[in-house]
Amino acid sequence: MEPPSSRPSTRERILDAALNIFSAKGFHDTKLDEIVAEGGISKGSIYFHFPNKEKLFIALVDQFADLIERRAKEAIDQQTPGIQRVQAALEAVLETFGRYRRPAKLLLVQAVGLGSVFERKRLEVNDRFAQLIQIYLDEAIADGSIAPVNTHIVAHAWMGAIYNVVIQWVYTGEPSQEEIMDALLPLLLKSVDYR
Amino acid sequence: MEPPSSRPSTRERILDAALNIFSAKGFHDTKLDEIVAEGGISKGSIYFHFPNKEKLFIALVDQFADLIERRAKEAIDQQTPGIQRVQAALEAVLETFGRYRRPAKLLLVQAVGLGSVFERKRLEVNDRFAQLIQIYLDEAIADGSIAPVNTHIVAHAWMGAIYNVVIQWVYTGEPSQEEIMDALLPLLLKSVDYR
DNA sequence: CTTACAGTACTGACCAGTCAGTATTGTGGG
DNA sequence: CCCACAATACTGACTGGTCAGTACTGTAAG
Repeated sequence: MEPPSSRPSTRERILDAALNIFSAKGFHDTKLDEIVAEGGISKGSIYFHFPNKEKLFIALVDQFADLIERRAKEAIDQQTPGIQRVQAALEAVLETFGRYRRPAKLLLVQAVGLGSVFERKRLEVNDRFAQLIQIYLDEAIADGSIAPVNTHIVAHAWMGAIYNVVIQWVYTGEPSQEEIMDALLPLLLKSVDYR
Repeated sequence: MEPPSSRPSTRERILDAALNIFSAKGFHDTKLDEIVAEGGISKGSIYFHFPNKEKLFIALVDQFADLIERRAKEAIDQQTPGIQRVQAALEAVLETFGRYRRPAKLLLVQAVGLGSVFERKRLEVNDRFAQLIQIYLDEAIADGSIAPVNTHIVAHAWMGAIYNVVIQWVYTGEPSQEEIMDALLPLLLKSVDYR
């Protein structure tokens, strides 16, 4: 442990610097030496804390995916079963993406199109989220909040919709978070006949 | 030019081989020597026909993006103004993605998360599609087929939804193309209150 | 001979990863 | 408290494999 008000641990400084560079330049265009410079640490200590560049990147992806999932589950737990759970989770996810632009870009853009090692990780994260959505959609159907639909396709379509709007926002800052909330949420809910 | 029934030109063989390898392994994990082996061509002729690896990749992206756009526009032109144009375009796009699995993967997966050079290209293609959707959505609103909505957000949300479902299909073969058509199209149209 | 292409051997910049060494912190015994 | 030693944390110069790109040669058609 650390005295609470000291500078962050080396491991945290590495993760922080890596997030900044990876999210801006992508995995392949990021040189470890740039992370070293950004974080004021040494190359050796990266390899003390992480086995290689790939695992460092994946640690960041996991960290943020976990955060999103946690926030969504917290929001869900505060609601009674039904469509309001889906709605609360969507709000929480959008809010979290909105608050963390860099990790969002890392997860939604920079983690795509890397080799097969990363592809598996991306599919894993993707499926985790999709299944979460699907469960609560099925719940909402079961309790009559919405009509029956192919929840598997809906889940993936919703995720894609959210991703793409967030990506747009990450790059351009437009549309604003409130606009996204106001337009995207109803859009998604209408797509399953809920109003 | 070539006599019509001869083997494909070297340029075409290069593009074909490159598509196979790039779509399977991504940009960075593809070695030019693999393309050379796959296509039974020579490294020298790649550099005769393309200035570098990056431009070769982008040529493939452009080629497929152009195809998608062409198909969508053809479909649109055969309809009178209104929501039926949007519907026809969606059908055409889904059909084209469905028919070409490898180029779809190249465009939707492998062209993402590469450095800033490719990011610009990706944004360009993305915006092209989004604007196309937006134009005809606006048209549909103007002629009263659907109620007014934030067409900018709808366009990006739709694209994300399509992309993500198609990506899922590219990887797993599931859901089938008919299922996608049957579930995704109504989903998108319902999201703007059309039925 | 020239043009237009095809084929191949080679080069050298680049960068992830290594490792021998240094600094810092922890701990038990006197 | 302080010394001896150990364990852990960190440093940065160096290396070796990789691969995009180049230089050069081959050849067929006009």
